[in-house]
Amino acid sequence: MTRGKRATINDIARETGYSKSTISFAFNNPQRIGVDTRKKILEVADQLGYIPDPMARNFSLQRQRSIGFLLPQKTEFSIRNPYVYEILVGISQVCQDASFTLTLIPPLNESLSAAVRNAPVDGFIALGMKVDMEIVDVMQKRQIPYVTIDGVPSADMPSVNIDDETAAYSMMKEVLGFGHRRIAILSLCRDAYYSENADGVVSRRLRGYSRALAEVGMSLQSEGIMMLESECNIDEGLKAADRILDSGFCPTAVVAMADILAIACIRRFSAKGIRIPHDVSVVGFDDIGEAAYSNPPLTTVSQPGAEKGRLAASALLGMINGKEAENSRIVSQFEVVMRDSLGRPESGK
Amino acid sequence: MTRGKRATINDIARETGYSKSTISFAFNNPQRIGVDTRKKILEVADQLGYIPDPMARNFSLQRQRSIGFLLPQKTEFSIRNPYVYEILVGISQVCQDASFTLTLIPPLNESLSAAVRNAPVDGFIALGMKVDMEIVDVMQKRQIPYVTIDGVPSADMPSVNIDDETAAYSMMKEVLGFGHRRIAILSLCRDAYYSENADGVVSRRLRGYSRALAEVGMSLQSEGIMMLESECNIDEGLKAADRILDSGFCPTAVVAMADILAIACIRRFSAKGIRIPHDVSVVGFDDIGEAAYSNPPLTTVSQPGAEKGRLAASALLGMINGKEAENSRIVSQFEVVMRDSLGRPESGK
DNA sequence: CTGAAAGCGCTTACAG
DNA sequence: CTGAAAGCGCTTACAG
Repeated sequence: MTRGKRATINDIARETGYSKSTISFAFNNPQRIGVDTRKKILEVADQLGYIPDPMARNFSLQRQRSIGFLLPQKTEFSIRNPYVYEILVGISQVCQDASFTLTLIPPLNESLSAAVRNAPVDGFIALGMKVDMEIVDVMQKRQIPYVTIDGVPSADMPSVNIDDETAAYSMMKEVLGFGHRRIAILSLCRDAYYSENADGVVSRRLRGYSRALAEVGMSLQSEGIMMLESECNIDEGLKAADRILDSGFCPTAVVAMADILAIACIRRFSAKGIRIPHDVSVVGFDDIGEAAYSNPPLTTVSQPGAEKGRLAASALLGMINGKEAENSRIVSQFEVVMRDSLGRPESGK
Repeated sequence: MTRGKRATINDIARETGYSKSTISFAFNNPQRIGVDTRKKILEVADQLGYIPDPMARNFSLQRQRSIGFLLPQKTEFSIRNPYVYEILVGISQVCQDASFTLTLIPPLNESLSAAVRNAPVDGFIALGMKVDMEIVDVMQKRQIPYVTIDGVPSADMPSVNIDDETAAYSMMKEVLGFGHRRIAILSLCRDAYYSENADGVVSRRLRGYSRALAEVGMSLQSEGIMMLESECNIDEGLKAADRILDSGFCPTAVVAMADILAIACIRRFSAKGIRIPHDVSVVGFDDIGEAAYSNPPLTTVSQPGAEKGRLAASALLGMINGKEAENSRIVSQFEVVMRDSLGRPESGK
């Protein structure tokens, strides 16, 4: 319609005869000016279709009221992962309560660091280990607060984590307790979670597995163990399942680091007539919504994605509001959830 | 670390002896200045930890490189709906390719229109009918482009839709074709999709159902029809299923306007020992990912959420880049997908 | 209660 | 190749 220029505060000032200050107060500080003044200003503003420009306002106020969620992969892959999605839900809840907006930031032309340079937000939440030195450097230069989920905590970088090592240890212990000794470990692609410091989620979980294996005289290098990695999405999970099948390794149990990978295995195995857990057990990690409804229901480690999102977002908002980074290690609780996809290996097999 | 003030372009200018213009060019227009000049500038910038402030830059450039996705409900409910989620994926793909960021905008303190006033974005994509006159008014005042998905298209407001009426007609026709004559129609809550103009998605689908019923001499008011509404999430779906069960109406088929509602019915019914489709058939709408994996697999109408998101985002980006709103009616194709949750009613029943 | 002025940190014609 | 200056549209001490 009104294809002219937008009305600005100057137009309203000129039109009403009041100063810009007064116009501004009419919108942001009504009690500072006369009732009639305000009324007249709002009238004219309405006539001219004036709305204070949010960009100008934010710039002047030196804030955006938006927090950026750095996605580890292209958006589609990231949010198709139900665990990431849970985190997103948690973050969004906190944002909403704080009247903050949530900006999804995928790697821009493959570079997350370019995205971090340019994103107009007040703070970042990063997922996983993609937070390499370059990105941290950019965030520091911008002097913008940030929090990591599933990252490696450090003084500058608060992180929300579960105790991954113990969680992995507990899960593996269950698996071994059921008598399994030929186990395929389906790990996460280093791509998404790799850390130079070598202490990312993957490493920590591997340590946990290792510890449990040691208790029965095995190690990650034992012949009874097959190790493989996969990107964290259904399609790659199906391929990984094929890789297991084709390897001839014939594990009695598959221990996956993500439910979607575990579920992909279950689907693929079932399609081939392999019965779960009769022929092979499968356990996951995360306890995504589908885990309880897969067939059979998935035994897994439950970690509270939404809660982790909420914790990270709250910590970040605190920092944005000037509170010093509280403790840099924020810990959520995990829980091993026994369902039906883990059973005893067939003795006769 | 460097807890001082951030370095600004002025600091670099002072430090290097060059003007702000030159500093700016060093970052945005390298070829306009001397190689050595640039080198020196970048050096100093690096020393001082200077990064051009994105907010200031965007403000000056009068753009944000972000598009806003207006969520119909609180973020958590919205994105927990797999259909919305598909749309989100589609939008995000286009954003990513265009190096745009995606801002999730839930109703701010219950008011979407306040959110629309304040969101620092270059354009909006709105989902469903929440786009009432007030919101449209705000967007027009801001002179910011917008596109609707599942909305009511108009000259000012391009909309991406499937032909909901025909889709609903086709689905109902199948149901009737199987011989069903006692049917519960599980409709969407007007809350999320209601339009003053009374021509939102719900109305259009009801017209379609109505047309199919007329062909067998029935109408939405027939005794064979039970109508009920539900908010579009799993929990409400379970409650709706209970309402059907408790009503004593005993339909032979449930026709739901969303897969999550249909799936909730299936779950609840199954839990009560009701066999599907043997005792009651259930059909959905949307064809979300889980539809194919529910037990039994869900007969539904497939509509391409991701594609709709992509179409909307592309149209919006076009408008942001100054192209006139192309045609305001963008149509996606639907498809009735026959799986196993629809069968013949038990004749003896 | 109201206004003049400085400031937020960039970009970009325009002139040299 | 470089700089002075205007501009993007607000907010907010400060003074009256």
